[in-house]
Amino acid sequence: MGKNKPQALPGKTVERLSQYRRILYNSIREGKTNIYSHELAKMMNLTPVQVRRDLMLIGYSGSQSKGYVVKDLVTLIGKIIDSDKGQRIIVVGMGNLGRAITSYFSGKREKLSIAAAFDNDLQKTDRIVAGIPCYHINQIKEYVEKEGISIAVLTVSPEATHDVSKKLLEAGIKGILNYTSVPLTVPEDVHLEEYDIVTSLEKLAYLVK
Amino acid sequence: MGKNKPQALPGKTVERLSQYRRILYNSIREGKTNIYSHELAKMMNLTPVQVRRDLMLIGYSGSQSKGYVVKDLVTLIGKIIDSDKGQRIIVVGMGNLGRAITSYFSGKREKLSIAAAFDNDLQKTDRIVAGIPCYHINQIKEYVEKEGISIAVLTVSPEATHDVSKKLLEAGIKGILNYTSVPLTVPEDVHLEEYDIVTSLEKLAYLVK
DNA sequence: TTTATATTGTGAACAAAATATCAACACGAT
DNA sequence: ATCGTGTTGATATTTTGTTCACAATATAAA
Repeated sequence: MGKNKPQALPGKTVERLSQYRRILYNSIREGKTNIYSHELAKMMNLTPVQVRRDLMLIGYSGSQSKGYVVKDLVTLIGKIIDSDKGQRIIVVGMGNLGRAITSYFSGKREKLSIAAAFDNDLQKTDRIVAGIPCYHINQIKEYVEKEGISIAVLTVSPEATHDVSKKLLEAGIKGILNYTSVPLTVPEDVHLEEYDIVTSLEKLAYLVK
Repeated sequence: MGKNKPQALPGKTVERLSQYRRILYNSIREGKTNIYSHELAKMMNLTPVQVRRDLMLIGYSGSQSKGYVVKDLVTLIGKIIDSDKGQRIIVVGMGNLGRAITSYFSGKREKLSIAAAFDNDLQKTDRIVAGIPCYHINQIKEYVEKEGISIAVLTVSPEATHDVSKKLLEAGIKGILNYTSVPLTVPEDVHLEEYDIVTSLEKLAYLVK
């Protein structure tokens, strides 16, 4: 009954949904009300089939004559990706990368915001850094529990990574975006995304070679 | 004859090779000379089978008793990933992210280095920023051709992305790492890696939900 | 020597993701 | 009305990536 949602979208589809939405916002701003799969595909640099497949997976139907209704599509993607009351994130490690991410992200998404940052450098703690309050790493647990945070971006030094990730898990964090060069291990119920700039560059170097 | 190399490693394998190597450097520093697949797997948070499969693909053989010889493995990975005489990279867009990447990367890899940066802000051009020389974006073509650069990291604003990417292609760049939120289209012979922070965070938010 | 154990290397099965193909349909032109 | 065009939605196929299962082998212990 009721809940017939597949509730297990392929990871790649979720990523594309996020990007469809951003592009569709632009289209709305340009006054576009309807869009065809091939138009969206072109803007995303994908094939129309891929676009239709993704939309099929989220159960959205267009019309043969007008394509998809931009506004409805955006709304539906929001229902899938966003939490009802929004989600707040913490950034742990306020070095160059942490600050860059914080500044870059601020105000970008309505339902997703960076609530606070943490660092172990006393020069940075207990003041506003890059527009958000920065506390000492030892305060993570207290803050996360009080504020009900479940997602953390990890941008600390390789040396600190293990300790800090342990603190995050103890605090009850359920999703970690790890920009550290150190691979992390997390329990089954915690979601982990890892990204490493050096790896991306080395891959490119290999491909270009 | 001779060349019997498959020369088409799976993309994921290449990424992991880059990470194996970094981890193996640590092991060398700790005095480890040999390593088993399950040890490497544990450090990378993978399965031993995955590790052995990757090493099989690059044609490296270990021994049942001692596992793999760390030094040899590192050397072989280098032969596969690195260019003989190294590769130099440019960073285009010296905002927060561009500077963060530059500082983070400097001196990290022997065969891969950031040679110069480009921006259109006259406050930044023609001086040293984050440790490397920064020129005006109009000088990209001249610089790239003179210095024989083939890889660029793109961290400009969404508005500037299209123009700048056109300049990069005209300059003959063969690999672009795009951190812009704007999807890019490139000719077949140019390699493109795209990464978007917001998308990663939204994916995490979806998973955690 | 024989047995037990731990390891590698790899074919085969499996899973995830992308792509191709096509029936059904809406709409405008004739 | 009918035909041609362009579109969606869905099934089928292909490609890519991961995991399973096990033979082959080296070593140490019995």
